[in-house]
Amino acid sequence: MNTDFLNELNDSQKKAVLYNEGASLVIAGAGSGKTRVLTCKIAYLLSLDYKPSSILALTFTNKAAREMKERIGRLVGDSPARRLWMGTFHSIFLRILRANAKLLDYEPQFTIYDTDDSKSLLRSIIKEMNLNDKEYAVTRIQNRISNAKNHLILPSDYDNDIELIKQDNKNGISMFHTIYHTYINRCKTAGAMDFDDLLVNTYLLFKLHPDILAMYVDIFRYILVDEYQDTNFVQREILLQLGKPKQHVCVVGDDAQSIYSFRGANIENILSFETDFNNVKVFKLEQNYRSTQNIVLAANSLIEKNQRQIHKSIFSKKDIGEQILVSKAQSDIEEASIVVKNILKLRRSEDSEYSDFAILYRTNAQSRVLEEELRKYAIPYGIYGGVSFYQRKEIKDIIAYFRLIINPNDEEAIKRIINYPTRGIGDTTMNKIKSFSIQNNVSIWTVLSQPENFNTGLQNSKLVTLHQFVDLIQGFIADSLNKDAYSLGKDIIQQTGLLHITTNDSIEDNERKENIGELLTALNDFITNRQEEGNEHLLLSDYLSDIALLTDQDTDKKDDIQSKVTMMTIHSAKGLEFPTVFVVGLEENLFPNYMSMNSERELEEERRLFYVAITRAERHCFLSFAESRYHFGKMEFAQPSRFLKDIDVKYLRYPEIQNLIHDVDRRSKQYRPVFDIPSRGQDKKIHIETPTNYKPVNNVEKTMANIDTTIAERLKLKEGQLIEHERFGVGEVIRVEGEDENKKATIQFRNSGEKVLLLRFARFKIIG
DNA sequence: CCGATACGCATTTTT
DNA sequence: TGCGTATCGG
Repeated sequence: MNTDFLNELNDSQKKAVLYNEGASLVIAGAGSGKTRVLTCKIAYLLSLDYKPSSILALTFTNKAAREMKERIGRLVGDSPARRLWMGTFHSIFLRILRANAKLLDYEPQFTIYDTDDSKSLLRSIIKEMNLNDKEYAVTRIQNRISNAKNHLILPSDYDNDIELIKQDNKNGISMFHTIYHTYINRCKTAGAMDFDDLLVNTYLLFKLHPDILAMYVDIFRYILVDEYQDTNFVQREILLQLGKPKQHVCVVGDDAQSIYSFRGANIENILSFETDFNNVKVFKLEQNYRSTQNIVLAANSLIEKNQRQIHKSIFSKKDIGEQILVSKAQSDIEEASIVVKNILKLRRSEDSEYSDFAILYRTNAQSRVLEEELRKYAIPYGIYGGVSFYQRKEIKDIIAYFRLIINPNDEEAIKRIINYPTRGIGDTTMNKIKSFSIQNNVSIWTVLSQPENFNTGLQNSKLVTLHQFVDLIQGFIADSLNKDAYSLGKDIIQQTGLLHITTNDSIEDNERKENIGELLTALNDFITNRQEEGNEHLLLSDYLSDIALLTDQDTDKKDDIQSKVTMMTIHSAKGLEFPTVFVVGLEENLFPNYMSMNSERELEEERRLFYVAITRAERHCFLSFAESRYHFGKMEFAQPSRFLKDIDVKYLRYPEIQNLIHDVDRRSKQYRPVFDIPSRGQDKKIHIETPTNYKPVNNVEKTMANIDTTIAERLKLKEGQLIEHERFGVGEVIRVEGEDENKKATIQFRNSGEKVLLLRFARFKIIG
């Protein structure tokens, strides 16, 4: 096979591609050609006679998988590319789980509960248990369950974990473990798995059935993982299950771009990879091909302020480029207008396309003001992210019917559409049925379809209504055996009258109708595509599996190809690049976001987020902040973000920024206890060692005056040390008295005399 | 059982 | 401000 593609790689990229003897870790800095390395490596493996079907490549998003497939297709041809096991963890493992469902006591056509489904189920459970929904806030409970699952703490483990139970008691959610049990049981009865289950159950499948594991170990001769910094504990465990025997594992990632810990991603995974496998070869891709030197250096100076990172020196050989322009605006509106003016200016001076610009923000809510301003100047723009197509109510409703046909036990699907369109089965009736199903530990469908087996005491007329619903669904189920998914979909929409629910001619209603039409088109496309691929048996369940794991990022709307300014959150911008990038809203409490200021750990993630934002820019990078901003309808004043100080001023055009930013008062922000599964559960299983190339960056040693000493450090102050106080200047510690938070120090200042400072509050840094 | 109105509460996002 | 839930009255 032709391996010319190797010539397009630089030295370090080539080394990473060619090494296939054992496990390897590729630390790929922003813009360093990570995808190129992955695709070339796979192409290279194919040239070494690895069969496509023996290579497993796991990605973070469907989009990444698709793009990589295309690129490999271009190198080695489409047909081998298609036979690769390439996809997200979830989609690949879903395939494996469907094939082996029976072993886990599931039907192969089990349902996948999305986040809304699990929320809704949890809401029911909390209600059924008569718990206070303030203390037992659904999202919080859901996160905790997800967290537990991601750490492979199953309900029975949870019960036995004194530490966790104690934590719950303290946090006023002592019934959590019961909720967890109930949740799992209900999912089981409904024949459903949530997203986390796709991982947990794969792990369990392999653990409980060594023969099955052995089979897949045999199949997957080489395993590659992209975006390894975004994997969580259970994903790592599965990788160990599959990869340990052969050690033919290559993971690629950048710890500096880990921005998904709120979803369970564990930065330790990449930091501990070297000890997880034998004789791991580490490759670093440090040349950035994307950005100007100034942008790369600015980003480096920023990320350096993080403690936890793998040391690397990213460099660029491109132009020095211009400094990053920082703009101060009076208000969010003025900020938007500054952005627009800069776009117009660059359009003229550099003849740029609208598509050369991206406006990145921390929260979706910030997009509105920007939109208005862009519209004022008739600048075309596109907003990415937000509500996904498949999240829309009208789509979910139809999907719920589909789901029910495939798996009538699906409780969430039933709840969603049993009375939609309204057919006289309201909450009261539903609650009765539900309580029977819970009492007898059977699904709602079981009660519905055989009410005579349960002493329901429902009125006869109600029973008739219920029977009609059951008939309707059973009719669809019968049809599903001999009708293709597309015509079945059409039938469902017609017979249920879903389209006719909305009678008024409002814009929203028409949009809804259009969406439904779009769904049918998608369904039709799906069938046609699969048929072209030679797939004869097109089950509705195939389609459902497909879309359950799809997101908005995957539904490319190719409707218009007009050049547009891109607007998106920084999270969604990961992996993308633009000639010009605006990062807006650099204000305290917004970015870093107030929700993420509870711990140094979270703060570092916010800083990585800022790093990701800056490194999206190829040539121009603009930062801005507003002194006031509308927040929930109220005008609020804002301080410039502390992160602005983290960038070395020499890379900025607006050096006065340093004086503008007051030292962030960390004392007043006592970190709230983080509600989290303690990492202890994990330490038991894995032994996290500090990787050899792990280089802690010591904030205190930095001479930059803007770095505050942390409370903990200040409380350790000892007699004889030298400090520099914000107002009093340099002084020596004469004595320290008091305990912990109440520690006081008497300081002899050179110019300000003797002062007694309460260490918790004093503004100073230790200088000697 | 259903629609209407009041209330309360706000990240980031992929699977 | 704007959405989603909770409660009330028909």
